[in-house]
Amino acid sequence: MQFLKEEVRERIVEAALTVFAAQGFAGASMAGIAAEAGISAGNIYRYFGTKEELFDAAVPEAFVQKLSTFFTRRIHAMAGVRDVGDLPGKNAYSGISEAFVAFALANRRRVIILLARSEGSSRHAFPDELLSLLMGLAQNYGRSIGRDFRSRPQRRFTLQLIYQAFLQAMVHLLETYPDDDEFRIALDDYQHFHLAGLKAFFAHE
Amino acid sequence: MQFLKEEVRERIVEAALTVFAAQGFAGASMAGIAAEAGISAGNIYRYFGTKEELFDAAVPEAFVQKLSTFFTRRIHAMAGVRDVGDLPGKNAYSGISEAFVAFALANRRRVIILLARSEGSSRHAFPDELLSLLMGLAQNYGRSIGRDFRSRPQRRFTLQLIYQAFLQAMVHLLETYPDDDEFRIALDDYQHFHLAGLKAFFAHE
Amino acid sequence: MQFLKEEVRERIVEAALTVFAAQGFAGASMAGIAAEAGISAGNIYRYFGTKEELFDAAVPEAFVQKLSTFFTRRIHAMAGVRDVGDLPGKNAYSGISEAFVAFALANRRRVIILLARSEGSSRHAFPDELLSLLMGLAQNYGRSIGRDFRSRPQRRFTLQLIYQAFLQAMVHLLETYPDDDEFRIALDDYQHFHLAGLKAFFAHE
Amino acid sequence: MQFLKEEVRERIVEAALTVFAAQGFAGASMAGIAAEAGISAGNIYRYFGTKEELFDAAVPEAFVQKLSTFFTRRIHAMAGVRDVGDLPGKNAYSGISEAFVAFALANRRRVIILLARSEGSSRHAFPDELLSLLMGLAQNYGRSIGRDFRSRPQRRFTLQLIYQAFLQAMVHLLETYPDDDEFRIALDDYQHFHLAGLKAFFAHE
DNA sequence: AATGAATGAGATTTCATTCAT
DNA sequence: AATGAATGAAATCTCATTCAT
Repeated sequence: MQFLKEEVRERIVEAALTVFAAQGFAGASMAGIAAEAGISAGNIYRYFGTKEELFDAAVPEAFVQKLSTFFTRRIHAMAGVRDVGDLPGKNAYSGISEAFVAFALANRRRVIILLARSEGSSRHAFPDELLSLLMGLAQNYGRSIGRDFRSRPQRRFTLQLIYQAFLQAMVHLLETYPDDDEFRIALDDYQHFHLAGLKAFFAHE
Repeated sequence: MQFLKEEVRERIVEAALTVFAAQGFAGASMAGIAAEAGISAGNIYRYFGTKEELFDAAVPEAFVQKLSTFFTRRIHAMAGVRDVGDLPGKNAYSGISEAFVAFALANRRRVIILLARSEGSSRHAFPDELLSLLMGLAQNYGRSIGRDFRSRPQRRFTLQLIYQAFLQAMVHLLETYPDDDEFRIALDDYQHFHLAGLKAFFAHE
Repeated sequence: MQFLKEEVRERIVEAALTVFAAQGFAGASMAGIAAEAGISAGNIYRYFGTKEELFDAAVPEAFVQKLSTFFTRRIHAMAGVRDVGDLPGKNAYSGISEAFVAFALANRRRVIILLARSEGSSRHAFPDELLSLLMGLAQNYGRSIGRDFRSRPQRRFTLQLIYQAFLQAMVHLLETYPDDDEFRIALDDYQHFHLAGLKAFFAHE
Repeated sequence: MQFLKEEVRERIVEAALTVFAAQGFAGASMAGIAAEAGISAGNIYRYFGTKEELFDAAVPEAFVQKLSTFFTRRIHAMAGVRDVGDLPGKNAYSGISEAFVAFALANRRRVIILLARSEGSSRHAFPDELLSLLMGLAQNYGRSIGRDFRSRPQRRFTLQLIYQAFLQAMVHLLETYPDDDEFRIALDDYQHFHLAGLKAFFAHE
């Protein structure tokens, strides 16, 4: 065969996802990833020039975009909900949310890595960037219901903390519940807290 | 160049707190800490035998104990509140809380390190241990208001996520607001969310 | 550059034996051993996890045991000889002794290291332990010919010096005579002195 | 005071002797010597430019010469003794020997250092050089009693081993018996062995 | 294509030596 | 004269990356 075997590349990426999710980018060693993939460390470099490049292949730009999009959609959807306290229920919001959950479950390790294990990698700023994005949207939503945070950075930051908490909850839930259904139930439970808090946040002042 | 041993020792501890808080224990290098302190790496060893020892000097056992105590008191205080939704207000809870906040503000970097940057150090288990402690107390509180989670690990886990979120919020707030008053206001704002969510959590089922 | 892992491993062990025998365990540097082996210092760690581990591979437990056994056998054999002054000759003693000599010649550097260059290593106590062992046996022999040193620490110490001298003589002979036959002749010559002195020692008082 | 205090210099030398004798030249640290002397490490450098220089001051050329001389005299004296087996007794040999013993007792640590702890220092070759010297003399003595070793390097080497053993015995005895009288008695006991062996050595062939 | 041996930079730590006071 | 703080080189060990086969 003259060409790099796609299957090996895939094995490496799989191994990288597992090891990065478990130990973080900085904590992972190329030897450890190679062992997980069942190949030699040197061989990884046939497929990926550097550890960074491997990371970018394991968590590609496209995925990063998609995850951002899903999160922002989730917020957008919120804009169509009159009262966050209604949630969760069988409305547009939940529908989108389900798609989002399905996406996260289909990409457990990538989500974990991006949200909590990217230190040292090219995506180390992702959680912060995602939050900024979410803040921008939340602000719009806020305005739409008569809450303008533009001149109140502090309330914006609180909102950021709330979402940050949500992201971390996602990570811990993904790590704790290997079973998809159990994950959904547990996420619902956390959302109950999250949305009740959020309602209070928006009700405030 | 420097002659006051205590002053240099203090400079090293200061530098260590800064670098550990910024890069984590594992991510920090003795050379980096030395540079931050304006001395040579070797010189650190005249003051602290190992990186671990430096960490323990920067974040001493007594401090760890005190932080645990403050957190648990905070929860205990909650037990005296009939309805978590009342909070925060001018009651016993707030009083204790203020002492806790003052303590955290006086030890910003130490709190940050313990709650979020201790990987690789002797205190790497602190966040988990603190959470366990908090879970135990929260469970007691739950029982006192007729909510027994002993046979419901999933709800217990949700509660853990809620407290984990609170700890992370503390960290982010400390990192974001160098001004003490702004920190207090922002923390209050987050607590509004936290306690409203908590009330809903306990009301549930 | 090198591809036969076993061969390189062997080269490293060889280099370690040479450098340890020449400079002692503590005095040897991994860089020095690497240079002797013609590789980089870091590469040694692909084969041996620590300097200690390299030492243990170069001078394995089994070898240590065997050397102890040979020495004690030698002494035991002496017990079967009526008069140490008869030696050396064509008797059981010489036979055992020859096996012992052959063993030492086949393991020159290892014997040198164990008897005189082990400071800082896991075997640093070997010479003392071996001497204790020899003292125990020599004391038994002494009693068998009516000489009890149990209550005479000073004579026991003299005996220890005698055996210590024998061990050092072994080391110096191994270092001086690369030719096996010459070594044997020289050792015989030293033994002539040793046994004559020993005979006088036991005859005394 | 404008001049370096002789007393401090003396304290440093004393400390150096103690530490070198206990840990060897290479194993000793300047900080350890300073601690033993009750001064600061830096201050040593007011008196001695380097560790080497301190060693040379603690074990001066003159002392090295003197020790060599004593040893060679001891051998010369042997030349006046018809039969080494006569020894030890009240003859010329013993007389000299007593002066030698007194000298060694008056310079315990220096003797120990030169004979067994000089590795890494400028005198690391002293034991070998001393032995060479002794061999030269022993050869002369040998010729005087009809034993010519000039063409028999191997016998010369055996003789070297015998003296090497004697030197090591001196060291061990000095380390073991802090009491001068006990040292003398123990040395006599060893000499009994030594001389009996030596007699046999010379009788041989 | 793959191996895995090899390198070299960097991390922690020690210690002889220098230097500011 | 003395202190002891400070430096810097060297040692052990790790690991991303390169290279010979």
